[in-house]
Amino acid sequence: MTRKKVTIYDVASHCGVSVATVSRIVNNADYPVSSELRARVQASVRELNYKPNMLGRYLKSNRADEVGVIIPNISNFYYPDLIAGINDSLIHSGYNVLLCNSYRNPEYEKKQFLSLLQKQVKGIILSTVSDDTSWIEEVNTDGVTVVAIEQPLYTPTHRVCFNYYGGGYMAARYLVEMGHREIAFISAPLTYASRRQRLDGFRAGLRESGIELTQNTLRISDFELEDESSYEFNIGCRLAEKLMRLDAPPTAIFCINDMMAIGAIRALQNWGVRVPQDVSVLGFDNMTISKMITPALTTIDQCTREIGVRAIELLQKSFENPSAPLETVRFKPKLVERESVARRG
Amino acid sequence: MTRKKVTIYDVASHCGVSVATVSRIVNNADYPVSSELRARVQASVRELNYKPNMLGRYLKSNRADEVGVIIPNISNFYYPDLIAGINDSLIHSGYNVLLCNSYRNPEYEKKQFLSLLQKQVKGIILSTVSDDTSWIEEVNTDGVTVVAIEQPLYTPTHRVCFNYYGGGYMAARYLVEMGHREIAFISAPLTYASRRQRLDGFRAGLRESGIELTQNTLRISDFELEDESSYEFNIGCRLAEKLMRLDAPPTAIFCINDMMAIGAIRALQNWGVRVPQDVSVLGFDNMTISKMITPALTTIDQCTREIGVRAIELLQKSFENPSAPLETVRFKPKLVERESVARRG
DNA sequence: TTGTATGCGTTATCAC
DNA sequence: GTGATAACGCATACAA
Repeated sequence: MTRKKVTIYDVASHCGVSVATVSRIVNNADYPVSSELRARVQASVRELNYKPNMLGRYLKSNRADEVGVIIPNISNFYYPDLIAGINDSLIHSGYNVLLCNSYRNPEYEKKQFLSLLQKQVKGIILSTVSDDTSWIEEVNTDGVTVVAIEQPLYTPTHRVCFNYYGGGYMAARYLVEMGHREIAFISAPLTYASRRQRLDGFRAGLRESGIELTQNTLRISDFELEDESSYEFNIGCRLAEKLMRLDAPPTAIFCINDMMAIGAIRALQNWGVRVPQDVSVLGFDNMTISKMITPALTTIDQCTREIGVRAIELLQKSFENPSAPLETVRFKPKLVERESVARRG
Repeated sequence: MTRKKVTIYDVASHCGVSVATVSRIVNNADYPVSSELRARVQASVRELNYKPNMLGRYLKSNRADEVGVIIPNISNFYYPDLIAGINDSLIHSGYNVLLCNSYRNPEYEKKQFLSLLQKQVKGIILSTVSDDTSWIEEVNTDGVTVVAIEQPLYTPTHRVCFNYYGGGYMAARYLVEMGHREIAFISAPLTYASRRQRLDGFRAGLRESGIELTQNTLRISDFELEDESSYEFNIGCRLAEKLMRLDAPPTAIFCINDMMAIGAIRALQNWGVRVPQDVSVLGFDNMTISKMITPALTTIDQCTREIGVRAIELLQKSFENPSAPLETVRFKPKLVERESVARRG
């Protein structure tokens, strides 16, 4: 049995009023309307099981209660935390999130962005993977608020970001203060500013103590980037292994992110070296899982979930006051000491 | 500068044709239209930077190119894998996914479902947390395909499911075959059928070898359920600890899911017992992370990502042929042997 | 091959 | 207070 979709006209004619009245009663709880009519209409709504078709409403108001979120890949362990922050902040707001993966493909990212625009979403949260987002300027984003996370965009937008440089710096200082001098840095290809900034900060922190990264201790994977957690885990394994093959292996390894750190720890343990007694491992992210492994990972907290929360806050503020000035909120790195880094000497 | 939104009328008048023609050229690559006109219209589209407003199209065709996905909570490590499967299958299809968390709240789940319907999504993938989904019957889901994953729904729908009972059974048989007799089962509250089925299967498998779960070895957490990975991790820790305090601790522990297994391993290691030499731990899920920890987790593979893939396949098949009969695809449990279970005696 | 006209389900502006 | 009716942007049946 195919039930026909019941529209506002059906309920109007069912109780002998105009659609205008029905619309008012359905939407405007406090529009002046005789209580007799209100009751009758509500009864009809109930009886016919009328549910407004949002597409009609959206078309009329030219705006959908949706926010688009474009991230590189949900398979990357980092992003579920972010999405959780976004979702949790959106609860009760009536907004839905349209989740898009860019798969680290700038072309695809642009396509998703345009598609979101065509769907008339009210806001877009974008973690871009492109170093040229100038195309955004040529696109008409009037009326939709975009907030950039992680990487900034070419066009000025709302923004919530993290001090990667400071995080890298903090990592270096911590390792040095823990007595380490033979320190390595391992990373996936430095294709994003946020990665380069981590390295820059790390280098600066090391230099303050007269330590330089060398060909031996600076290890950047040259594998093509596939964005799976497993990929990062694997290069973490591989790079740590290479380090252990050195004549004078480092006593501490800073990993560009937690996933790689987990890989490194795994390889180290396989190799028979104890973490942190023999070699210390420091991560970057503070993923949910990082505190659960053994040894629990010492890492730089990137406030992932919080970033999602604040992004939504910016969005909602901008919905309430579209002409408010652009804002950018910055998160500061925090060191989370756990078990994977030990004092040296 | 606020640019006015350019509609199909703008481009029509801009190049002096009717909107019908524009519409045809924009949508129907092979609609017969003079190449001269086609070129002119395409030029205008380009020049004016016209992007069709999907809301208009959707309203007209009464269907949005969106599929809703309702899951308990993206924070649960299990679901990102599922979502990844869904997203990856949807790439290039033009569909977007509307991601909804039910937060394990049946009321909220229903609300989300209804909201998705009102948005005229084309399909809904639902992992229900409710044991009474009879309300679906009273709702008009005509024209939208729903596929149930994990738990079945009251109403018959497409379905992709997993043999939890078989998984539990397989777990028991494996542990027994590995020489274990003192075997424990730890779990979060058995609030979902899928959990109860795991236990039932496990029990059956044990019984075949004359082993019974006792008050000591059957441990169900009585904590209120918060759906965070950390929560499951924590009760894994706690329950494993309790087991170790027994006069005769078990030699093997089957955990209702990997997250709890990771918690158990962590507690065991803290407690100074070696996994798997002293105590074996068997998980259930095969999350991405499970192979990365030390010891790598031996577990029952739940084909999480595959479930997402197949759900989308069902959806797309149903889009192509709406009158096709209801289908249900079943995944069989697979044992993934890694390092956390050792042979006994 | 192209254009005209209508309707998709709402909301909102005007009358009454 | 309530009711016609005109948009919203698009696709399409029907004419031409």
